[in-house]
Amino acid sequence: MAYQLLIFEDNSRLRESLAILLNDETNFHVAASYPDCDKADKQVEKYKADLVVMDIDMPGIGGVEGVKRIKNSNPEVKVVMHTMFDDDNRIFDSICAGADGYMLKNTSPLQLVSALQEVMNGGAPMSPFVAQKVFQHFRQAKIESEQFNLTAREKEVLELLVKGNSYKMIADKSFVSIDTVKKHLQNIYHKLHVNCGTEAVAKALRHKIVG
Amino acid sequence: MAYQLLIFEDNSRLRESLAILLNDETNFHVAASYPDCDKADKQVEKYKADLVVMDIDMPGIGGVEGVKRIKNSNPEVKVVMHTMFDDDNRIFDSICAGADGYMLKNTSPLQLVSALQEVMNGGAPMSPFVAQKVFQHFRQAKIESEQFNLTAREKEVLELLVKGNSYKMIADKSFVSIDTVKKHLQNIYHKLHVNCGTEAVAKALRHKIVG
DNA sequence: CGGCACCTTACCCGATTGTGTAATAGTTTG
DNA sequence: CAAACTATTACACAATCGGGTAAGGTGCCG
Repeated sequence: MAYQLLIFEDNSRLRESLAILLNDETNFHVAASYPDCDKADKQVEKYKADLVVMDIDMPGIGGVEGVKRIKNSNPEVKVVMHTMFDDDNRIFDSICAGADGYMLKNTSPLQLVSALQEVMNGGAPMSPFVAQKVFQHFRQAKIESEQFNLTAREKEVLELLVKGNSYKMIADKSFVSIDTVKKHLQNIYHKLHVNCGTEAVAKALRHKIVG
Repeated sequence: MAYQLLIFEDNSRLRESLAILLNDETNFHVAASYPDCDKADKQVEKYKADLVVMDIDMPGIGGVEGVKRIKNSNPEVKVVMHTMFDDDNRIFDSICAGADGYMLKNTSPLQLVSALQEVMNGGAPMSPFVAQKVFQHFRQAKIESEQFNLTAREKEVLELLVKGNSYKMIADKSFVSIDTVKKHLQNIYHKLHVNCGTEAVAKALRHKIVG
């Protein structure tokens, strides 16, 4: 039984090429294709689609919003982004919106087909460049985190602060006086270039200075 | 010119099979293979390796620590994890440690070779299951984030707090009195089950209630 | 040995934070 | 329409926070 497939792509030539190409595969049946995804959720339901190929830059609501809607009403439908955009925001927004794959448009037809196959087998296909971005995302923070030159003690205090402890609680848990804690935090705030505890916590978490 | 390849794998049969298999490829030359990675950084330098296949569970220092050392002394060397472990910690620790790919041992030889090829072309190959885990990691937080039932106004105030604003600054930017801000934050703290601003910021960031 | 960086404590003081209580008013929902 | 929820403001009070300033102790390195 072939998977029911929907295509959302505003470039009409590309849309038709994709439709023909993917229809040639015995595994897929292109149920319909549209130049925008304003009613994507309805259309997915109408054709009982198993799989969606989604462009990002389209008139009306964009592909990222489109994924959200589809996943909201039909979480089990697989959605693979297919776009020329390779910037971090588009990639991560799409993934967070619920996309199951992210293929750039420089992908060969053969690779696209195998990506669609992979997603139906529970995978999460992405173009090499996208995969690299994703890996970088995990690593990047760690690089900067060492530039603040926090001492071991300062990191310890900061960690306790992030966990929600008050100065007094930190003092108790660190077995030092509250004034010491105060001093440490004062130094920490200077090193992080922040003015208060909440800002320090935000910076510590964003830059992964603490877990 | 074939890439110089090193293999770290404690299972001697698998190690030898891999060596033979990969040596058959014209693109790769297995320079050496070892049952542990205690001196991985030295060995990488000795053979001027371009690429490393790394097991995780090995006697002595583990593969994750091995990647760290290699990347520390030779950041340009590509490292592909090759392991049977598919738990979140191992996967994310490896990636953060600097791994360029993560292939499970159920990968077919053909797929492994193409993964190694992909990594040399600047990609970040991973088994479908791993890719799925990675995608989930981006999404997971968003799921819970809606369970706190914060109102639009509360989210707005919380966002300003996370940015490091004081009560007074939030009041100004929201065009309300400081007492209103106080009240909103009080409600927010209750909804998040926290007792102070720092804790709220930590929770907001971890659960991605705010960007 | 003399700096240098780090950890430690103390005190003062103003500003901020967090809680409790109470009241008014608009909106949504049953 | 009434009830429930939300947004708003106000006041009082205790606790905490954050800055400034000063100073004693440790351990390391040239």
